[in-house]
Amino acid sequence: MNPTIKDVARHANVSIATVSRIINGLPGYSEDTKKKVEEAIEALGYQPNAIARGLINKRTQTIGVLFPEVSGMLSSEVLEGVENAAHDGGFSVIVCNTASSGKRTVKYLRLLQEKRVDGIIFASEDVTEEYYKIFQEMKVPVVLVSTASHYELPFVRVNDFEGAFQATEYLINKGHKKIGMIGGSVNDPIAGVPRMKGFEEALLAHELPFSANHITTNEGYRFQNGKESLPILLEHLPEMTALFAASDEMAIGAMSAAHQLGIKVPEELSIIGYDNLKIAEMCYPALTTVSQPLKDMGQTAGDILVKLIKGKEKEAESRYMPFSIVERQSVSESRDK
Amino acid sequence: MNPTIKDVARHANVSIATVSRIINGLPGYSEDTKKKVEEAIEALGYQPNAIARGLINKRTQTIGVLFPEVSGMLSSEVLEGVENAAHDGGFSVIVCNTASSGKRTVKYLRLLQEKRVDGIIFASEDVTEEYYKIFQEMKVPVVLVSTASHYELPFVRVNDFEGAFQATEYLINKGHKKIGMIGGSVNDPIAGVPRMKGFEEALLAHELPFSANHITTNEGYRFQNGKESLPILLEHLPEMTALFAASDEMAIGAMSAAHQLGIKVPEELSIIGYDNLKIAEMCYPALTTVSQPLKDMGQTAGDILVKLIKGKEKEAESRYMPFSIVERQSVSESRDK
DNA sequence: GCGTTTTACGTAAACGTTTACGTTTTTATT
DNA sequence: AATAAAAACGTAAACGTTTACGTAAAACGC
Repeated sequence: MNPTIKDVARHANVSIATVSRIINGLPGYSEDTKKKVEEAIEALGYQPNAIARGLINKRTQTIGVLFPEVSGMLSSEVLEGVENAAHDGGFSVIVCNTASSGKRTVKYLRLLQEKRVDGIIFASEDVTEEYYKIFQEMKVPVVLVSTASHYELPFVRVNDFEGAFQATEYLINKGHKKIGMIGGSVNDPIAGVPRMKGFEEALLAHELPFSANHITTNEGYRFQNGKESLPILLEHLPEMTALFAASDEMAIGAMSAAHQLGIKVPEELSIIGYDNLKIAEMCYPALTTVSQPLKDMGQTAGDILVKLIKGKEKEAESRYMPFSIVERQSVSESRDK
Repeated sequence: MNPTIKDVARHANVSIATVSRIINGLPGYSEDTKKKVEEAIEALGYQPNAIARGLINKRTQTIGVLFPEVSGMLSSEVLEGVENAAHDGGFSVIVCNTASSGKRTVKYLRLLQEKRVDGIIFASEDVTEEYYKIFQEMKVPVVLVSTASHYELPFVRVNDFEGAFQATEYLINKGHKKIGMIGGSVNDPIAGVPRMKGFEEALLAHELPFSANHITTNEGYRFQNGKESLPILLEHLPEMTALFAASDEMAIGAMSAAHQLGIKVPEELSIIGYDNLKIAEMCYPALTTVSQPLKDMGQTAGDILVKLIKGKEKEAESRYMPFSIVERQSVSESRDK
């Protein structure tokens, strides 16, 4: 099959140890033999076998990434960042689609354990006790992205409470007083609760009324959720002039519903989203939104993981990434300012 | 570190051969010892080492997937399909972002070779001679998705000529006579030329005029390309009432430009796209488009690859996937029908 | 109860590397 | 020129499996 280090050694009339040394840049050979060996490698088209290396080095130069869905626009941007960082650090990445299923997640973790990955990026939902135990068993570094947990695991994410707070404040500063929110799930400690809390606190901080009527909650964060939420919200809050959606997809869903209802955006209803996905600038009117640096987040998570694997850092530093509000065309000044 | 098969053997008072047989379901042991061994496995929390297995079996149960960009919505849907099929077949997938760079692609192929992946899914651009040579060196099955080549490699894709032809015909059947196209690159033998050719042939088949003025070509297939193309096209073809874009992103870019120019879609300008990305149904008006079954394509490509690896099929069957036109709100009947 | 087949194991080599250790050769030192 | 030190290289064990082969015990046939 493929030529091995043995073949190279024979071809160059040296021992396999010498070949190995040359390949790995270790000292212990003359320039002459180095040239000979390199020629042999060239001649045979030798490629080191990473599997054999992995076996003896106990390092596979591979990391695993777990996502609840790989085709989501959010995940895919994060993934691109992770892949980038990994590649730069000399690692390959195995993608795992947990499909938000606990069973699948566990199955994948076991698989990654068998494959002896050197580290894990976990972008799926909550870290359950079961997952955490497996992490410990595996004894490899783990970094969370867009997630957190009450366990001591490094994470990379934005401050969702702050993001939501500022988004809401942005609307308030535009003169809006009747503001609604399309929220996520009350069971979601990451994107759900903090964003709703941020919304609420911003209203309260500016002495605007707040009640449960101001928020619709949803199971997911998809287009359809947003589309279905708008009518409900309008029923509870007929005089609403502005809207904060906990995700861009929901914001755009709401925009779509508004179009159908003949409500003009932003003239009659201002909408601000959350995420800054690529679609945010593609829809009409272009969506004003809270920008999460998704690709950067993936990249940073990857970088941190690589450092941890290489043992450069002992303690893992968590990172809150900066967010910003990118102004486009879906928000306007309130008329009754 | 982790317990090995040796530890299990010792713990159960048998040889490692027996343990191996039990793990792999091979015959050659009594029920009694099986139970003993299974208890030992349980007690020690033993996990087989896939690296050691890979070394001796010359099978890593891993495939590599090469994409020109992983965060593109097209790629990510395909990826999801691939991952699904791979997982079902007992394989992990390593993602590689070639970033449309030949250097990077080659580097990745070498890496995958070192890691001894069992197969490759190639979704990047053209298969150059260099790539093809590496494929042959690697001696692993390769399947192309959304691409083709003049080499003998199995592919999974839709018939782009036909798709474009029917998209155009769809507009014609709606009564449109002045139809323009926002096309891709003339150097792109996949999504570029065939779609433009299909457009042209459809026009000709219905005895409508055609000239170079009817098409703007672009380097890429992105939103921005479409947005910039519309004004150019309108200049060449002022009476245009309908438009075929070679990608959804470009179609939506054109829609965005139309909004800005005060052109009503679909009343004054009908637009049909190509791909059926998720954004197609999120924009306003929702985009009528040629649907490529992206996830399915990924899945099928994955299935074929797995079969090839397992040696169930000798000859690789290429597959043209069915496309369809999904009607939404961006196309209307022509007024001057 | 004896030979024969079958079943249930164990032994050891192999997969392709890395690396500790030993050996030989070269260079430096006096 | 003899000795010491350094450089250049080889030998062999190890990583954790699978598997061909061998052997002992059990089951079978008569």
